[in-house]
Amino acid sequence: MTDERIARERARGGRPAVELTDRQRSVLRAVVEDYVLTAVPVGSKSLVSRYGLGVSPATVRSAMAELEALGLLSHPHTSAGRVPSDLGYRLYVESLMREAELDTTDRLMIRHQFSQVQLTSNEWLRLAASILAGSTRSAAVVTPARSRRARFGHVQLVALADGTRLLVLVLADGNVSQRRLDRYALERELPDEALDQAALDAAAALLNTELAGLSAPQVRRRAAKLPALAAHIGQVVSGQLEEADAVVVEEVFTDGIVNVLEQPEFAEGTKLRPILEVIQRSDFLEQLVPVLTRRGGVHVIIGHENTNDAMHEVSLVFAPYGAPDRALGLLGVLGPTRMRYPRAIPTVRYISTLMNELINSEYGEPQ
Amino acid sequence: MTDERIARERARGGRPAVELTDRQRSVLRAVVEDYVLTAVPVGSKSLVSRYGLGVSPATVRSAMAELEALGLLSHPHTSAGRVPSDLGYRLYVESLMREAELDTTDRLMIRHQFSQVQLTSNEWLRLAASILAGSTRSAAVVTPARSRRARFGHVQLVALADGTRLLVLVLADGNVSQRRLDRYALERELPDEALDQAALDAAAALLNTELAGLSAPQVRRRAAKLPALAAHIGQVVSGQLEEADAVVVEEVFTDGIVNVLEQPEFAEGTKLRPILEVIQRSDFLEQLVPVLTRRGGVHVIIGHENTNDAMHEVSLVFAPYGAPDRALGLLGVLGPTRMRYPRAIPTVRYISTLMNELINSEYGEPQ
DNA sequence: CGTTAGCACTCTACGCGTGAGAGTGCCAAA
DNA sequence: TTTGGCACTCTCACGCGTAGAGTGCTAACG
Repeated sequence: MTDERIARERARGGRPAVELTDRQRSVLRAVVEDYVLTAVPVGSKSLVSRYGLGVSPATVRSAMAELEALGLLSHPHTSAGRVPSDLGYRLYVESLMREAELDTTDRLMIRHQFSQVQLTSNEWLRLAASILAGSTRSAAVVTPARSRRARFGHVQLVALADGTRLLVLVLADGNVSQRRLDRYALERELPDEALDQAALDAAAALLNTELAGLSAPQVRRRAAKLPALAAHIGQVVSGQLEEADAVVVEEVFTDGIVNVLEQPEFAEGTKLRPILEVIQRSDFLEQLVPVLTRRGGVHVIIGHENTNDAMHEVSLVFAPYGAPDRALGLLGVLGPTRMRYPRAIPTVRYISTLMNELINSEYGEPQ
Repeated sequence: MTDERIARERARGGRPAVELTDRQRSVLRAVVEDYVLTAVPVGSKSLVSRYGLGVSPATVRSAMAELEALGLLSHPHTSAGRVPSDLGYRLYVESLMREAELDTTDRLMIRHQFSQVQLTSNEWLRLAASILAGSTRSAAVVTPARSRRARFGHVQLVALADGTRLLVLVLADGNVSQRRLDRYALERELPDEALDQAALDAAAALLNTELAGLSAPQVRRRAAKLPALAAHIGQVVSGQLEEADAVVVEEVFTDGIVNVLEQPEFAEGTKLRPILEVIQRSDFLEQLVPVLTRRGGVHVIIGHENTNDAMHEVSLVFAPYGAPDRALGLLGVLGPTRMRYPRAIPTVRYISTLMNELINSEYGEPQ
C-alpha cells in the first residue's frame, strides 16, 4: 500500500524518482507494448525476436530482473514471462510512451461523426460515448456538463390543454430542467389565484427579473417575498436548483462495455461483475470530479491507483470538458490496465477539446 | 381439482394442441421448477426424492420419455437429466404455472420505492428499471412513454441572456422536446426580423393557435403559410415532430445486467456478448412494439420464439404501459429461458399497472 | 566489466486413461 | 399400469507424464 501512495505521488509530480538505464527503458517499453498487444506474459527470447533489441536474450533477462527488483515488472510464477506492474505502466505512460497525436484520418472521422447529428444534448453525449468506445475499443463514459453551482437563468410556465402546468427552467449554464406542476396541489395551495396562461406569464416575468443569476438558497429567500403564485413557483424552482446541486454525477452515458468483455482478462463473467456494478452506479466518477476540476487535461489512473477496490484491475483515462467556470463534464474510457494508452490518451484528449469547441460555439462567446 | 384446472384452461382459450395426462403435467411442472432453481439437468431419481411425486423413478422416466417425444423436454446427451425445451417452458407458462399475484409485502415495497422519488420523468424510468431488476433478479428494460404519432401541443420561445434562443416544444402527449436555435442561422435567414422576446412571444402565440394537434406533415404545410419568423420556427418544430415519429424506441433505461451475468448459462463472457449488444442497441424492442400495442397485458417470449438470432437463449417478459391512445411505453425483463416466470410475470404486470396509475394521475383525467 | 552461451531447473498446459457417479432405456415381474 | 432390476452410456474429476517456454546462475568471451 506504500507503493500505491508512491505511485500516486508520482502521478502528480511528474518525474518518477527511479533512474533507468537506456537498456532498461527500452526493455520496459517493449515488455509493455508486447503485453498490451498479446495479453501473454512476455519472455526474454520472444522479446528480442519480435523487437530486435540488438542484444541477446540473456542480457534482456538480466535487465528484466533489475526492472522486477524496481517493482516495474512482475512474475505470474517462476517460469513464466514478465508482466508490467501498475508502476511499470505508470512509468511507461509518464515517460516511455511515444504518444502521437491522432492521425488526421482519425480526427476527420471523429469530426465527421459528430457533424452527422443534430445536437439535442442527450443524443450528443450518447454519440460522444459511442465514438470514444469505438475509437479506443474500450468502455466509454460521458457525463453531461453541469455547473458546480446551479444558478437561475430563465423560467417559462405553460398551461397545457389537459389542465396541467409545465415549468421549464433554464439554468444559467444553459441546461434545461422541466417539471410538471401537480395541478391539485396548486389549486389547493392557491385557491384564490387565477391560473390561466396570462397569470402564469406574469409570474414568470416577475421571477425572471427577480431571480436572475441566483443560487438555490438565494432563490428560496428572495421568492418568499414575492406574491403568492410567484412565491410558490419560486419554491419549486429552488428545489430544482437544489437537486441540480445535489447530484455530482447524475446521468452517465456509457458505451462499449462489450469491448471490455472481449478482453481475455475479463472473459470470465465473474471478473467483470463488480466492475460493471461500479460503472452502472457510476460512483467511481465521484473521485474524479475533484481531480479533474482542479487541473484540466487528460488524467490516467492505473489499477491500484484507483481508490475503489473493484477497480484494481482496470485503468481510467479521463478528461474534463466544458467551459471552465460554467459547466463541467467528464468523459473518458475504462479498460483493463493492459490498455492501449498511446491510443486512448490522445483520443480522449482530442474528443474533449472537440467537445469544448462545440460547447463554446453552442453557448456563444462569453460577453 | 382436475376439473377445476381444465375449466380454467378452457376459460383462457387458445390452448396448445397437446393433451397431457395429469402425470405428464406434474412431471413437466416439476422438471421446469427444479431446473429453474438449480440450472442442472434433472434426473428421474432426484425428481421423485425432491418433489415426492408418489411414484417410482421408473414411472417418471417413462413420463419423461413421452414428454420428450412431444418436444417438451430435451436431452443434453444420452445419460444426462432432462431440460425443458422452449416449448416446454411455453406450456408451463400457459397452463402449468401456479401464478400468484405479488405478495402484499412485495407490492408495498415497490410502491414505497416509487413514492420515495420526485418524478422527473427520466429519474422515474430509471427507478422503474431498477425496481424491476431488483425484484426479478433479471435485466430490466424500460422505455419512455411515447405517442405513436407525435402531435403539436404547445411551443415556447425563450431568448437567453447569451443571445441564443431556446425552443421548448410540448407534444400533445405531454412529452417535452427542447432545442437550441442556431443564432447565426437565424440571423442569416431572417435578416430583417426583430428577434427579441416580444417578437418570439408573438410568433409562439400564433403557432400555438395555428398548429394545435397537428402532426409533422400538417405542421410543415400550415407553417409555410405563416409570416416569416413563425414559418421558420414552424419548420423546426415540424422537424422535431418528425424526429419523434422516426424513433420507435429512442432511449431505453436498463438495469440489472449483472443479474444476467450471474446466471451460470452466461458465466462465460462470450455468451453474453451478442445479447449485451442487442440490448444496448435496443432493436429487440422494435419487434415488441406492434405486439404490445395490439394487445395489452403481459407478453412472454421464450427462447427461439424470439425472431432475433442473438436472443435464442433468453426470454422476455414485457408489458406496455401508458394511456392507450396517448402515449405508449414498454417495460419488462430479460433473462435466460430458465427464468423464474412465476415471479417475473406478476412483477411486470404489477409495475405496469402501477405506472399506468401514476401516469394517468400525472396527466390528469382526460376531458 | 559488461555481454553472452550453456545448462539445470521450474512451472504450466495438454493429452490420455481411468474410475466414480448419475442417468437412461428396456424388460420382466408384480 | 407400475415397479424393480440391470446393462449401458456419457460426463466429470483426477492423476500422470511430457513438451515447451522461461528463468537464474555460472563461466567464458571480447
